[in-house]
Amino acid sequence: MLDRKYIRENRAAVTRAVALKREAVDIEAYYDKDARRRAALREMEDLQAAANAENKGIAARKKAGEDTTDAIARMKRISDRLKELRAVAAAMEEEADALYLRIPNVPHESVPEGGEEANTVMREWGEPWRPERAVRPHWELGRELDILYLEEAARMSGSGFFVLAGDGALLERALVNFMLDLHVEQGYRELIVPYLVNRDAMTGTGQLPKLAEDMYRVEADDLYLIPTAEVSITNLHRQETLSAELLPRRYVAFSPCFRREAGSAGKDTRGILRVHQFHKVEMVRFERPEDSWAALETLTRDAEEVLRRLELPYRVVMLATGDLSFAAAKCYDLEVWSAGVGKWLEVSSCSNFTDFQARRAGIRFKGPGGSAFVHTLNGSGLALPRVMIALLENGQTPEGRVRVPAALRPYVGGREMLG
RNA sequence: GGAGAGGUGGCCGAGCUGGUCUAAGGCGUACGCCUGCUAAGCGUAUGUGUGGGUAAAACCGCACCGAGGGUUCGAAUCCCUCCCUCUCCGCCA
Repeated sequence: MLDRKYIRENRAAVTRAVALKREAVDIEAYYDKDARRRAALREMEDLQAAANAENKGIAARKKAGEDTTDAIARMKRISDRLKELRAVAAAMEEEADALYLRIPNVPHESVPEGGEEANTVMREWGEPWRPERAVRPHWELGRELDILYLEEAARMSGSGFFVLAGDGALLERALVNFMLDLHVEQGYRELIVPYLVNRDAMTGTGQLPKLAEDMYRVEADDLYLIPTAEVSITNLHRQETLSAELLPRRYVAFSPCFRREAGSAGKDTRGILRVHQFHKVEMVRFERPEDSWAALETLTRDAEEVLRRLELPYRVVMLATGDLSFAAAKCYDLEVWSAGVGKWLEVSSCSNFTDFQARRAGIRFKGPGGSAFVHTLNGSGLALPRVMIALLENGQTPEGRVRVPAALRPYVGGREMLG
């Protein structure tokens, strides 16, 4: 979330940010409720100060053995009034906070204004293969190679789930290990994290309250299945004050990701383009504020390196304000070209959240100049299903086999071909 | 899951028969004094959040003793619920 004071003192900028991000929050109502919250709080605190002073007098007189009946009667009146004021202040605070949690981060000035159509391609790498005749999409290749089962998964879990078998499972396992090794080499510390987290953690990274409908929830224990390891890694330092010399901190974790995809029924339904459960390798960085913009660039390069080594053509797209997620100030998507479906597929989002998540999750650092919120960033490195799709579809031979890029061969027993 | 013991500042730890708690004391840290150097000694300071205030500070108020409720004129202290840690028992991959 944004600093309350910043919101108060930069009304035009915040109102504009809400519009640019196309958020539904009623910002006018927030300003009204926040003003009332502060008025109620002030009145309550002034009276509390009076009560504290009175109480000190009572304590001294009791100690001296004097009669305090009158003072206690006075205290009782103050206390009753205080109780009323406290209730009012709490109600005001609750109303203001409900809106406060829905105010998005402010886009960075370099982010283009507009919706999806304003997204900007920053650079492209590799040569997209656009075959004359249609080539097989991954679901056909998967069936022919006997490595991807969709109907079987649907029978036990419904649509949007899949089973990988044999070389399919091997390929995914190889990719995970390859990605983790690469990112560790780049300076990220590997973690294994919880896949179920509580409400506070989800609020900390900004999934709640906005995205409640997109998450799976375990009701008996009030826990949520993570939609990305970003949640678990970022909350690693929740409510902590790190000493300045511990920054930057860079982590990488592999995890399953669970998404209900409630708002996207009918989109990308074929094969494993959009699924409810998939694996992803995720990088998260905790940086000093002055370093975070440079860090976004290196984070993006670190993710790109995966695609380069896998010899997969891709492009880097800067998201426009309207396409930017709730908590992000700036984001680059990595899109890989896949010849079978003939599309650019999003395999990574690299974002700088500035201090937005850190303020929500209470992640500070402390140096000679006092304490401040860290900046958090994260980027996929990468999401597995769509990388699998691209490897299968781009790497297919006319005989129906699949070429393994050189960088991955050590992870598949040296094999050059699957199938 | 059951029984018991705990959770207090950066750390340790007292307070827990309710009121000068504005949380003792120690350690650590910073600065100063002293001192061939270092150490020791002496002195001072030392959290977070938030509201007001200011050009910015200074400064003033409020809150914070695991979390949330309650009792009371008044809660670190009494009561309730929950969370976490430790010990023992049970169950279990």
